[in-house]
Amino acid sequence: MKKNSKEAIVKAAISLFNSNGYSGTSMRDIATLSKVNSATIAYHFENKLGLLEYCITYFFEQYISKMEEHFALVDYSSKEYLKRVAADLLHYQCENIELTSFVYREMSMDSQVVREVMSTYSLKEKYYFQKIFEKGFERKEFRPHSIPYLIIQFKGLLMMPFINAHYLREVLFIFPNERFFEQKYLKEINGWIENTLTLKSLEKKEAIL
Amino acid sequence: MKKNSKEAIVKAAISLFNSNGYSGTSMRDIATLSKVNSATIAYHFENKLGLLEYCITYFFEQYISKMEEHFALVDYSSKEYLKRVAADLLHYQCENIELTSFVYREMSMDSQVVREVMSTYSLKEKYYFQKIFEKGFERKEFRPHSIPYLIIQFKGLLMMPFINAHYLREVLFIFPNERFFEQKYLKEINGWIENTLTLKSLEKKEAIL
Amino acid sequence: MKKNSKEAIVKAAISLFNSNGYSGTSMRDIATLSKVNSATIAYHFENKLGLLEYCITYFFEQYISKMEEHFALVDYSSKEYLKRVAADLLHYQCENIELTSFVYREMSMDSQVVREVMSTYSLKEKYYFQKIFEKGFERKEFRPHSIPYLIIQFKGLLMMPFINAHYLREVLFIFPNERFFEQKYLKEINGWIENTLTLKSLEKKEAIL
Amino acid sequence: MKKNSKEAIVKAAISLFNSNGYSGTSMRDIATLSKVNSATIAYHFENKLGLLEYCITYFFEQYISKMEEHFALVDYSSKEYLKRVAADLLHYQCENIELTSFVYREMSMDSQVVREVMSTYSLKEKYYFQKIFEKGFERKEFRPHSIPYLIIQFKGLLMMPFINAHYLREVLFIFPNERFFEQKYLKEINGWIENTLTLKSLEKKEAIL
DNA sequence: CATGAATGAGTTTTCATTCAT
DNA sequence: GATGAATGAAAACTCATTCAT
Repeated sequence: MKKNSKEAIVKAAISLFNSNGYSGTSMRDIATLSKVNSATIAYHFENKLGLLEYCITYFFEQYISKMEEHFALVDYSSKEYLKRVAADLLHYQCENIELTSFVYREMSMDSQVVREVMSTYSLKEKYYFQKIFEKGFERKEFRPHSIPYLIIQFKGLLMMPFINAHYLREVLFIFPNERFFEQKYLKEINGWIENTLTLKSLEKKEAIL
Repeated sequence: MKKNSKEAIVKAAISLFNSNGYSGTSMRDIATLSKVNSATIAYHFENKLGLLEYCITYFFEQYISKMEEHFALVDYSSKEYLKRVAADLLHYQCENIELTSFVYREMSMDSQVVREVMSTYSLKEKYYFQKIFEKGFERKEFRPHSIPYLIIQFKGLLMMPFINAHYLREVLFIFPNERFFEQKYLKEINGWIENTLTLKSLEKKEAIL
Repeated sequence: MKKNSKEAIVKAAISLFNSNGYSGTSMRDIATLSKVNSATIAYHFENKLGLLEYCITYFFEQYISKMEEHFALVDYSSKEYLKRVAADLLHYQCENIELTSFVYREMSMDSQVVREVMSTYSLKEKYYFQKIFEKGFERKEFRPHSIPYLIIQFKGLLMMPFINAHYLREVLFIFPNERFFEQKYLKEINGWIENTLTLKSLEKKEAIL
Repeated sequence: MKKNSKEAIVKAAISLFNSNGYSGTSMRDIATLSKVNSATIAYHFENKLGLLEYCITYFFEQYISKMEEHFALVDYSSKEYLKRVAADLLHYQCENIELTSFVYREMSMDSQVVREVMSTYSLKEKYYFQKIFEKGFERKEFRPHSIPYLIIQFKGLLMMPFINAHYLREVLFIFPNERFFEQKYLKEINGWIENTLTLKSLEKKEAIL
């Protein structure tokens, strides 16, 4: 009878998982919002966990592809590549705020299943970061620093607005869904890359000596 | 009959809320872990939401007190006060990883009740930040910048390790509960304060001219 | 799997509500008696109150239809119409003693929901009574009297045996479920109509003068 | 600390039992309304059923005493005695609407305990009614009729306004708690005694013949 | 005389899932 | 490809009661 019921279910699920969390969302809620019988969800995704896995996989597939897309750039300039990655990921996240927001939240929970799905992507992501930073150190583009702590800072910048979307909106009056935010926030990230990460020419000379 | 049952309940609740989220934790789980009858939880906290509110209030009460404690310092030096606040909050959060972690996560959910409790504290916190930065700008301690975006960056730094505790541990092999982490991460934050936030003497001269 | 589970639930509910009252009956009791899983009750009636509403609506729907059925008669003779209504209602109530009994009892409680359902029917019923009595007064069939107080008396006669079913059985040894009772009690009601309500021919003449 | 806590409990219980029924009222409700700790109720009445028994006994003790008080009158005139009883009982019930209302309702339930308490009083009451009517028949005061059916009618008249207090108020706009109602309704009952019950002088002569 | 703390048993309700259609 | 009916299990919550104080 209904077309695209699968799509409707995923859309509803993302919205509700974002609002109420995975555990806080019932199959009935999703069925109601997507105007589908709850048995239909089981038909498409086997069970609730299947639907969650589908959403998370969907998110990370695209996330990782953004990192892979211009990886060749790393051989030319780590800084340029990192800026490109930042822009692409930020854009993707802004266009998928709800999905981004709920995936980042769900990642922090003790759910074995979710973390298993993620671990592959996390390791891939870590590999790319390591390459970026290592090459950046070699080429004296980046100021030497502990890689894990750089990852924390960089990922922190990228995640913050989506984890705290409510806080941004209600306390700081910053709206991550607006076009303007993406532009402005990208400048902040680039600022971090330029000032905190990049070795200044003066320092560079010193470092060489 | 039993003593300190209220305390035991809160302790168990924090641990379970952190592991499985609020919705993912059942009263029975809490009752079992705290070795209390589940009716006792209702007796002390009215209902599940009451227990959540209690935990969140407890967290923010102490959080805000760390900001208020040395507020007088702001008249002397914004930078010193901010460093002091960073150290105190980081320490408090490291000593209460589970509570911190789950409160930050729950804040991002659409629960009206939780957000109502928080809003008071968020506004207070925002007030302190505003004072710090405004005075810092006046005194040319800080490089001029949009306050809300500075708040995002600073809070982002403070929250990151606790929101992504799993990621730190399993992917980056960084353990936020260890003494060493607190010291090292404080240096990172201070680095941000010194490099990103602080106006360099050279710039300062230029700014004066 | 099972058929007619809805019907079985209603039957069980009526019996148990009558015996133990609405509050005194648990969903489990109903589920057990109707040999249905208690979730099935929720499926059909949403919740316990929904089941109560269904029963009450069911009762009044039929009750009112008895009053409406021969309403045309009122243009010919109020007395004949009233006797007809009395006979039909008494018969209906005798055939549905448990339902009648518990609905009359539950009506007297402060449950907002129940009273909302009833109010529509009560107003309809009042309208019919008013018509009966007004026309009866006009035609000098009935001795003039306060209509509300006549309604109390008539409804009192109709309700008494069902509200006090236990008392009738155990103290007076009158059994409202037996065929004989219906016949005998109808005579009592008709007696009231003839003697208390009807204007005697002697009085009628006086009234005309 | 508190004085009259027992009295306060009974008052609260009567009000709540009337509004929500015995089963629909919780000890906590009573404790809250009477501003007493719920353990205090247990202290005074042992348990919830004890409190119910106390209320019912209290009602019937006084009810029966109204019938006994002027019993000597029956030797002089059944009609006068019945009128006196009607007046006294109606007055008592009007002054104790809530108690009357809830006792009559609770009587109709299958609670073994309640019915045991009542049975003694019911039998006493029946004995008085029997005497009244028998003597009335003997003396040709009353038109011969089945005693049980007369009891139904008389008790029906007395109970109706209290069982259907809501209906009277909301549909008929008759307020059983007002002084006026008692007077007016007593006339209705006396009307029944005079017209339905009493043998008219004309009939009397015929009966003698 | 009265109560705060605590509880075991029970309540209604919700949930994800199943299965015949 | 989709669903209405049904359910077992578990959830949150309520209740009357107990007992040390």
